[in-house]
Amino acid sequence: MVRRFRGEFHQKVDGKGRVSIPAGFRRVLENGDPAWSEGKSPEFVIVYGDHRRQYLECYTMDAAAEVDAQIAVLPRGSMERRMLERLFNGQSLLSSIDETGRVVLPAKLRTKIGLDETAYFIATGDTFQIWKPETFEEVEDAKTAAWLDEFPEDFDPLTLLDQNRGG
Amino acid sequence: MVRRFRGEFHQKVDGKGRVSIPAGFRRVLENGDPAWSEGKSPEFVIVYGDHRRQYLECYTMDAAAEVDAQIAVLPRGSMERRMLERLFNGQSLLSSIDETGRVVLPAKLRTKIGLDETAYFIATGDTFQIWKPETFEEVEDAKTAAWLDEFPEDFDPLTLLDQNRGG
DNA sequence: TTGATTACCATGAAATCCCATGTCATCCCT
DNA sequence: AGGGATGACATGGGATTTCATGGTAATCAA
Repeated sequence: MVRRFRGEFHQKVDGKGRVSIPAGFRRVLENGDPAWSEGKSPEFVIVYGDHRRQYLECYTMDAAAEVDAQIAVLPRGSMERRMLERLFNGQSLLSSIDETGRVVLPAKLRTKIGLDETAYFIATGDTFQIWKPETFEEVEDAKTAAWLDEFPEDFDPLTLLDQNRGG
Repeated sequence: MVRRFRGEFHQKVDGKGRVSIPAGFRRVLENGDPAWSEGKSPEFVIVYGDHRRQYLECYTMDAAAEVDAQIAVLPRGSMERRMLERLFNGQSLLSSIDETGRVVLPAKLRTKIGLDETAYFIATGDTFQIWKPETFEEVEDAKTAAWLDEFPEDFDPLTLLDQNRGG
């Protein structure tokens, strides 16, 4: 059974770009790394994507291998495959957790997502994401707003609940 | 388990054509060279291809052997085989990394892909490519943009993979 | 012998390693 | 129940090593 990431956390980022991976996430990363064994540091993959992406997405080794395998079955030279290789192999990096439970996020990545003092971790099933807290709020707020825009001015979301009531 | 190349890097090219192979790539090359051992320099294969190809493609020894094997099963004398041999065996060269982690790209190859000050390295799974940065931007970004235009604003290419998942 | 190629040495910046501290929650003993 | 003792965890700082990159001397080829 594949363990899944759960929860959201705020962690400090120090001057060297070191960040503690939430302990619960570590357990999942350890489980998802075939090469890992008690006492060693699990490896994992960070996908940072193109310039539009505002967050880092972290994959266990197993999850990454799965994606690699899916890409590998696409026709060599096809646009789809090229694009996916570029995103997933090119715009990503192999990383590992140190003995104190931290990763070092290279300056390049921190700059890319505007990370400074604090990093926001959020579980998304078989991966987890790292955001600058403010960005996450903005993006999520925008999404929420966009969603609300579909409804009348004085709309109260709670009325949606009534639609599902037994009748 | 075969290690895969990951990441993209810009490296300086000096007057002699020397370029540092990104450290992470070196680890993969070492792993993919059966003759390699601690302290030695791994060998690898650079395919430069015909005049239309704008980049160099680098294979680990293992990956190159795999391609050779695939070519070897084609009918002797067939056009496909002749062409592939010409490309993969003819228009390629065996190279190795020196103790400081660099390769020397012969003037011929640098000229071919227009390399001057800086080389752009990008991982593409079991190989990596070397481009003149400007060429990469022009050629690839144009293709990418055109391709992405078919999709929504916030499209994540990885969602394409889900379509192929067993069901 | 002259341009090109290869082997050696050098250095600043960045990435790693190792050790240290403060804070909780848990466990255990009496 | 009280009061450490224990241990996992988040976070900091300094020392050490690796990397990317530059230069020079030695070697080679024609």
